[in-house]
Amino acid sequence: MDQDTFWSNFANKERKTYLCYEVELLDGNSWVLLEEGRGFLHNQLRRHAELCFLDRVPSWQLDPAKRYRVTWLLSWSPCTDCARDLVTFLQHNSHVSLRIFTARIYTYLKGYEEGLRSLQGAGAHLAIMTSTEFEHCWGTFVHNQGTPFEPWNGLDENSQEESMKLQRILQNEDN
DNA sequence: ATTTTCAAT
Repeated sequence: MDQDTFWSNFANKERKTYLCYEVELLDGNSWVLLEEGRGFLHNQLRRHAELCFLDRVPSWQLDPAKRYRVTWLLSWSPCTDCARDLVTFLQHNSHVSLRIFTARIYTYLKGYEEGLRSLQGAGAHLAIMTSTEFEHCWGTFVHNQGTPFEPWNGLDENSQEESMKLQRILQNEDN
């Protein structure tokens, strides 16, 4: 993606969701990136980014006898409806594990808390992006032209704040 | 108005 896309979607809030993904195969005790296993996408009209990703899954022709790991860097966390579809996907694809790093929590649609909890219940790992993941995103998915990642003001504070919100949600406390 | 919330209602 270009640098502007990164800044407006990951560092700032945009009315769009970007999803960067890496699909890896477990080989012995190390994870190996699949060919074409790395990329990014964004939501389409009335189709959230998560479902756009699921549309792409068949293209990898994953072998059910092997183990895979999918890692996402998401600009907004999944809504309830997406979470439900992802849970179904995970239940039907036990050879795939999912790790979601999100820049922030999408609170706009009701029931998002339950959705996030159900994802965790289905075995997905959920975490807020820290400077480590933002840097990885910048270094891997952005046409950075050799420019090193520059953390913006408040990155760590925001990340920690969102992280605390996420922990409260996952622990089923009120917020 | 506590902020640019995957167009939802």
